Amino acid sequence: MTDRDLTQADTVRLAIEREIFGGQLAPGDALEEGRLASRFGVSRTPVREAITQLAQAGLITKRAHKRAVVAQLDPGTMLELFEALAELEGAAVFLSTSRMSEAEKRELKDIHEAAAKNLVSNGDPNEYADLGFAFHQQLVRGCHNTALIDTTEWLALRVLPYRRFQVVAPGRLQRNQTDHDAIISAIFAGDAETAREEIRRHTLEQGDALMRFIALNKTSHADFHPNGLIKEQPL
Amino acid sequence: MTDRDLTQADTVRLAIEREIFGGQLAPGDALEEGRLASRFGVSRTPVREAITQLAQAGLITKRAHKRAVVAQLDPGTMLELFEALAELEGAAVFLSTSRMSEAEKRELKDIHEAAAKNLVSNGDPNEYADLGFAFHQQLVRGCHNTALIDTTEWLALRVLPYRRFQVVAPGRLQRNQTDHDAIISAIFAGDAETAREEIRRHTLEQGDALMRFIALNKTSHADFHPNGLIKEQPL
DNA sequence: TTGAGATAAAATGCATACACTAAATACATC
DNA sequence: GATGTATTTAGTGTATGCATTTTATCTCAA
Repeated sequence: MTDRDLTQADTVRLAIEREIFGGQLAPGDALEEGRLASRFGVSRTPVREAITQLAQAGLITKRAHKRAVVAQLDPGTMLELFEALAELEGAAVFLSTSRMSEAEKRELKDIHEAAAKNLVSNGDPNEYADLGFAFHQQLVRGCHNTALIDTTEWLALRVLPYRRFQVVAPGRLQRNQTDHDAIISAIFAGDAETAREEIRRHTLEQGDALMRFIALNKTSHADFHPNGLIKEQPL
Repeated sequence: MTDRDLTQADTVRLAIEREIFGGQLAPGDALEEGRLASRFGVSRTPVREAITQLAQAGLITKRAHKRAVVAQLDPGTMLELFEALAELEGAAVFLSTSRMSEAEKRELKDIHEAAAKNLVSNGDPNEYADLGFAFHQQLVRGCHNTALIDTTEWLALRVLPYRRFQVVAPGRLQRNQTDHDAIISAIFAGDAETAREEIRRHTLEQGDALMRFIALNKTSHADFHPNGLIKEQPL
């Protein structure tokens, strides 16, 4: 099989996912089965299957006889998500502290230092954002518990469509870097409890900033969509 | 609408879920679309949709062109699941300690005392199991964070099909009750950190016991299925 | 008997057709 | 002109049919 047994439903699902994460599909946008079907050159059946999967994953919402829409998070829900994410990352990091291999720790440090270099040289903000994402990922995956990793990353995915609306609050990036610094220190010192607390607070603050920004910057949903709004994505 | 807008796919999904949790469908059992369709008196389409949803929820596994089977957890995965669950419950309880209302705390205590009464009077083990489940649920829901609650209960669901294989190890129930005691004490004392540690250890031990039992008692999967094996379900 | 290969049976993935629901539009009434 | 009610239109939910893949059965040689 050349296409690695990817079913058409899978293909469609992946495509929609990409569009959601890429911003072509913004929270609140409607997904109409017929249009998607013709756009992807398949029938409605695999499209429906893809939608079902995405709905189950929480990326879109669907109610009987009503069309699916890209999941839209009100500030309260978003706050809850970030709080839960903070707890999960905290739990993962707690375990990671004692479980990461030396190689993994070194990799983590490398990512962190690359981010620092980017920061002082005023480099590409997108690259910094990617490094931030990699940092969190490396941190979580260090716990070596697939169930916990998957659960955490699954939650992180749900807020991903909103990361593109992140603000460039003054000093935010510097603060971000300082937080990461503290986390790394705790991990290298083997202080699991401190590491947990640091990342917990760190992720909570991120959510707070993002939520506040969104709550402020959208009077109507129209103002919320445009891709032009993208500034950067510090994580 | 008399049926509350339950689509047929929903009905089928709920039915299959019930059968999985009830034990009529054991881990490893195959789900054949055609049979299910005729059993429920619908076409294969809604059955497929139900299967897709259940697969996404992790309750069944599905690969392209191969039939769906009720999710089967090897000991390693099960251990990971319980470890993750322990962390999540820990995180939830950490928050619950400061967030539960007086009414919620009282309700928690009531459940706990009902369980104690059942225990000393050698009551119905199934009732004790239900009370144990309710205890954990009350504990987790006390954190008032929907995202965290849903995530935790979603993980708990994945091991639920295995709870029926729980052993009656000597002293296990008594130990269970003692653990719950410690958790309640910590919560009423407002000691979030201790509460977290107590439930973490408690859930980990549960998983350990269950995993060890399963690893020991199945030489082949055939020995693993039969419903006659059910002893009780202390949680 | 056992195993490999070929053949037949069954089951899945997808497309199409149609019934029914929800919304949008047109229309009538106040 | 606004408001409430038909009528039309668009869209979802489900059944059915067919092509492709998987799985089971059969055959034959070692």
